[in-house]
Amino acid sequence: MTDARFDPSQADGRWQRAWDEAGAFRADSGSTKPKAYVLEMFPYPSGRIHIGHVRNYTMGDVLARYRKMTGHAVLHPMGWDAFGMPAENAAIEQGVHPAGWTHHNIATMKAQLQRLGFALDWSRELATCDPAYYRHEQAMFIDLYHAALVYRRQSAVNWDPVDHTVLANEQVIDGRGWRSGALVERRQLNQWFLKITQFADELLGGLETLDKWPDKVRLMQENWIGKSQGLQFHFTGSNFGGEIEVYTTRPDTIFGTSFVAVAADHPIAQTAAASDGRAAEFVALCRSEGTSEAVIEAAEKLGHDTGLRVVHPLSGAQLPVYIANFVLMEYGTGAIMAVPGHDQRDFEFATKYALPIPRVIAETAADADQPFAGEAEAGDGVLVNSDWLDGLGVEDAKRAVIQRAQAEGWGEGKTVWRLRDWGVSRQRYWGTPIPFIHCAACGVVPVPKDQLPVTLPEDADFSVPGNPLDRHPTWKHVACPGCDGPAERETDTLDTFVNSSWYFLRFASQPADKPFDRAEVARWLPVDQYIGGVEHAILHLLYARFWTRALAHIGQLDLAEPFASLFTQGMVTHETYRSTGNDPKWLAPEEVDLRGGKATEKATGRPAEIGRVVKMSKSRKNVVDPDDIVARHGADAVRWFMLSDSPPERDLPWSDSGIEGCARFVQRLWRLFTQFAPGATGADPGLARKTHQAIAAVGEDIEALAFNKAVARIYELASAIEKAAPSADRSAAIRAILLLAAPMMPHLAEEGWALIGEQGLIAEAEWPRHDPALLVEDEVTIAVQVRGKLRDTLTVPRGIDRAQLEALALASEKVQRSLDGADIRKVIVVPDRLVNIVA
RNA sequence: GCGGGCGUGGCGGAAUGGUAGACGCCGGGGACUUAAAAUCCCCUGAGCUUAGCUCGUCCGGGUUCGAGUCCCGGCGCCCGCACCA
Repeated sequence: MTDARFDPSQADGRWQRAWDEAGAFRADSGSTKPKAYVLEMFPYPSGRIHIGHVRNYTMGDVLARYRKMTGHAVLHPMGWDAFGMPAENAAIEQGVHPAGWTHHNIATMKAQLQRLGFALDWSRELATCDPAYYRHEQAMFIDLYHAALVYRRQSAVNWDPVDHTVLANEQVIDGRGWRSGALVERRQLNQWFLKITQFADELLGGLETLDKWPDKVRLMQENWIGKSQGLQFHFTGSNFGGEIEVYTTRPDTIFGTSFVAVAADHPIAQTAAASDGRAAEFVALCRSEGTSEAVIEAAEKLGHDTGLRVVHPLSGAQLPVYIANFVLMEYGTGAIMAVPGHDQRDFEFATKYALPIPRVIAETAADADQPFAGEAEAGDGVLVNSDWLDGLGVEDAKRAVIQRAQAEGWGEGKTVWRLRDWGVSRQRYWGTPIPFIHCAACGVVPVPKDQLPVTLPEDADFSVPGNPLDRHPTWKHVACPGCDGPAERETDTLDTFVNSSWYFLRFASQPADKPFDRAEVARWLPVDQYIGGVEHAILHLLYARFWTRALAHIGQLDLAEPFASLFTQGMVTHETYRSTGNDPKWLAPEEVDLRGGKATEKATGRPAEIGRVVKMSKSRKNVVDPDDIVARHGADAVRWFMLSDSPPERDLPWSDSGIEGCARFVQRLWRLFTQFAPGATGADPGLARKTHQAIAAVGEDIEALAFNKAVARIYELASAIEKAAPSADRSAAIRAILLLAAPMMPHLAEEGWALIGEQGLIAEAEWPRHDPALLVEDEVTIAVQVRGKLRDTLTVPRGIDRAQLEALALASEKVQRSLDGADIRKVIVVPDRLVNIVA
């Protein structure tokens, strides 16, 4: 007799060692098999693996293992997005060095991943904070500089005037610095930029080739890039010398302009502020909103009348010039023609400051004097109150205005992108040093390639806020590579998104002298399946696409798109619990007793409130640690839970009862395996049919990443096998279910594979084949409806003809009762599906 | 504010425009057991005058023989917004 129970506490580690010793998941570059590059977004080493990581990596793992079983050479690597703010915060708060903190976390998290039995090629592991990694990033950055894809300019940052430090948007809470509490200011700094806008058209066009990306992500990227056709033109000052250049996507509404508005950072606003105290106050107010677009655009519309007046280029009207807090300096020209009747923001602003709201678009010409119903009308219509444009449609009017502006020389049609160049400067320590040197004589000079990497000094001081590189006593003082005179290193480091913009290339090969081997990139790239959270739908994915195209542009790569197929998975959520009483506090799951459908606080015995199911976060204490649950239930139960129930693109609520159910199923399968009878004889055609249907369906479901459906299929097959009497088909079914479950529950499957006497690892076994002839049922159930409502069902042979089906349906007693003698007007027959009798 | 998504039993969800609720969890009943655990079997959308009927996929309209699915208009929740990763 064999063991009655499967014991993951000894089996998991044993099989993990067996895979390791066999090198089962080493990617083989020399293989002639078709390649499959499966990649999950690499984690930031924040401390411990989060259950959300487990979900992400389990999905990728199932696909990687499935691809291996279906005869692919698989590349499934893992690494660490190891630069970032949390390490620096730990240094400030706990007095540890960011490097030590990060490496400690990596060791912890790697061990956690290994306990989950992921089929990863650890020989290709990388960490972006390793100079062996970032030296190549520095070299590529210099190459992009030489290709004029890198430049410096002034750009706004959040400035904390008390701590004298730059803050991330995340560190600005209600307009104040998170540590100092001081009101944040928007301040201009000279910063490094990557010229992503040069590729705007390509990045937009490339989306059309990404047919295996979710439509929603392509749409989000398209909107982010934001190509628009419009008119750029200038207003001439009437009480001041000069012009104000504006851009509009709605030149058709030009006669509806009732004022001109400029951003607080616009030169006009600066000039006004210099001579007018009230204007200066207003500009300061705008700047206190920080740099976050979400905050700026959601704020109440406010403005300040500069007293400046401009002339409308067509009507000749005098228009006031306002400084407005909702105009963005970064988009267009930083100044707008405001048409309150047909733009909601302008409408709110005009209402507040009692400015005219002319109508220039109406449903018909007769509606020219129709009042507005409390909001702007952005829809289609015909031009009214617009002089020579009256009667034209919107698109015709746009063309007409652009044509006239060009003819008269006061403006021109222009394509404008919402996409802005990528600011990569960070005034922080824990990042890739930007490899440039500032020399008073030679200007900005790249560090010679043979002096790379520019490494971070280890003796950094984190005891005061600000950039430790900038105030380091010696690090930044170097000789100029050009003139050998005294010079200073750039002290900004690169945005961590730069690190993650090429790691997928480095996984394909890791030469010491260059970022990647071109032949290996050609062998493995593009990534066949990329999996990660939707939160990366825009920035990371767009930056990685850009970096790839930029490298292709300078001739280092022959690849247009890095990720052929993308999947964005949902989060793992959990119920929240709060104590009751005067001072309610969040309670961790283990502090709450959930028996009897009610929550009780263990410590006090008082009832606890069960809150909403939300994303796991430390602040709400609704986190579960993967290690605890792996220790309790084994890796396979946890993996199975991650795949069950919720569709992978949606959120998955964690529950203790759910994981217990998964652990029960692990044992249920194990009991099935113990019933494998190699010598069993006799056929069971019904079970054979179900087995082959399951083989086909599970394969399709895994390929579609519909893991929850694959899981349901395996449950169904397990039930069918349990109910069946011993036979050759039953033993074949047990062998099949072992293989079907292998990508999802690999430890259990290996143990079962050995148990039924198979040789070798199931991880290296072949995926079962299905017999197409067995997929089709020979009997079908027909729904019989009367007036679209189900009245009866019929079981008939497949392929029965329409007339016969109709006769059978009409013969039904239930149908006759429902018809109650009514005249039949029409009968709809869908062969092998349904009959609908319309009376 | 702008952009994107989602909404089906007590819960997670399934369903090429064609039998709504597969599969799992919770709950209820039973078997086995001295007992418990484990396991197995059955029931489980709501209501009603319960052989059956009516209602039911966020709300309101529409298209269709037929709508969870398609169209229009709402409501609610979630994600992103360029220095969180």
